[in-house]
Amino acid sequence: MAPYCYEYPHPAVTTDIALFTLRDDQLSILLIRRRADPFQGSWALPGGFVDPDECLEDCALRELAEETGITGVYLEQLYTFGKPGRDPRERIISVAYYALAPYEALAPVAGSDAAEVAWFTLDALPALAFDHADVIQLAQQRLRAKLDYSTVAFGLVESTFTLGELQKVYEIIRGEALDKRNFRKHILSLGVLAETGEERCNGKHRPAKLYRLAHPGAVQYIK
Amino acid sequence: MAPYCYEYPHPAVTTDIALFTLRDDQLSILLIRRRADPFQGSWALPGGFVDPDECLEDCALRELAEETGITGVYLEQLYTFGKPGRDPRERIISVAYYALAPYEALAPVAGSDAAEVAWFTLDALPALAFDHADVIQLAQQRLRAKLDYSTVAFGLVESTFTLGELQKVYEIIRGEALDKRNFRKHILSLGVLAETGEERCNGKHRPAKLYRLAHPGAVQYIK
DNA sequence: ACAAAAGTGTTCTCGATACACCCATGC
DNA sequence: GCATGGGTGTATCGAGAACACTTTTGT
Repeated sequence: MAPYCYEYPHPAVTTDIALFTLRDDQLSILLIRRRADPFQGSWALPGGFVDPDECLEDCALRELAEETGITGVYLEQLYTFGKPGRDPRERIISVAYYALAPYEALAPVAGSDAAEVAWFTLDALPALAFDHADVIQLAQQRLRAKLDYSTVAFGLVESTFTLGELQKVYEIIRGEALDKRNFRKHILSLGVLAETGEERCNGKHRPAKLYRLAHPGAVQYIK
Repeated sequence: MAPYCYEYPHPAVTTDIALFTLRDDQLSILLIRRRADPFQGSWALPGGFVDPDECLEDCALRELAEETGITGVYLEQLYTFGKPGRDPRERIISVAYYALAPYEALAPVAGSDAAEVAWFTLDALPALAFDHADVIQLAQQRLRAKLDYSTVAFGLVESTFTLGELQKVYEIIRGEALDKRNFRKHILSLGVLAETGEERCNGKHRPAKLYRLAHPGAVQYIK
């Protein structure tokens, strides 16, 4: 019944994922309601135990898929939380990741360990299991900081997007309105965007040019 | 003989520490020569297994002290490495830290698992055990990046220092000479320094004013 | 006296900011 | 025709970069 034995005590290792998206002009995070103890019935970040032959990032992606059905997000390691006592069962060290995806691409469904899955805005979080409130706070700080010197923001828009949509991302994460002309001048001067040649009409107004990343793939450092 | 048993496989968790200092106008890192297998006789970062009731940061400080005799460094979590197979014995997940200290404060002595302790400059590293070369490279990148937007650099000078010494730190990590007047203007404009009122004479030339951090303690974000 | 680092201001350039109007579409 | 977001240029300000000489000490 307990066949995995070691000469020295081993902690358990999990990954937890803070998946952010923009929904209704608000930065939101995906939480699951725990089906099992500890913290049964509490809201928590998706996550779970690392398999023996799986790297940490794969574990994060797998747990996110298993518990919420979501795949194809941008994922980045955030911090490792390992204070003794953060889990009442045993010593658990959690490698936290944060993830980004455009809301339209997501259709979360509760799976396996999750009794329920839901989006929460960051100013209206429920009581959270474990130290997940700390994880979310750190993730939000990191996201805000990286806006200024990387292309993380593009993780929150679809693969083609208008400058208006992109500006919205910056405004919401920074929590302040930006000047449209200055924003466009700045973002275009980075040289990471390319026009697709297409347009998109988002409402009863003039259609907007669509852009894409000139070199899609990894998040780049800018400036 | 193997009394620690679990229902599911548990990886081992270690911390590894990349301790940087400035020595001879070169950025150097402290390595130990491994006394035991695996990689017996190879150079490696100091580090070791997390104790059951110890937080990760305490583990890093303890391992550094046990293996090198060094205490009192600035320490910051870097990244967690967890690819299966990175240790030939068993699955080991390593939480890597980087540390900074002024060279004068350090007198490393080989202890416990270390057959030898030595400083290496970053452009003349020996073959390294495990994936420690990756850890060092990442640590160096992080250090360079944080120079620009934080007060990490102060971790490499003593608690009182001259502007010339501080400039040296920036120059060596950035790998380029800086203009003295611009550097002083910039660093003083940050408002994080205070004059001690004392002077220090480092050679056959005019003595330099000594400064200290106005609010010592945590590394601050600047700019 | 001379070698060596400390200390000190001004000019220029470029990126960041502030700011207002016409355009294309849906209703 | 009117409401809505898309799209555009110019003037100002401030931070960063370039640049050279005097001061103080040890030998």
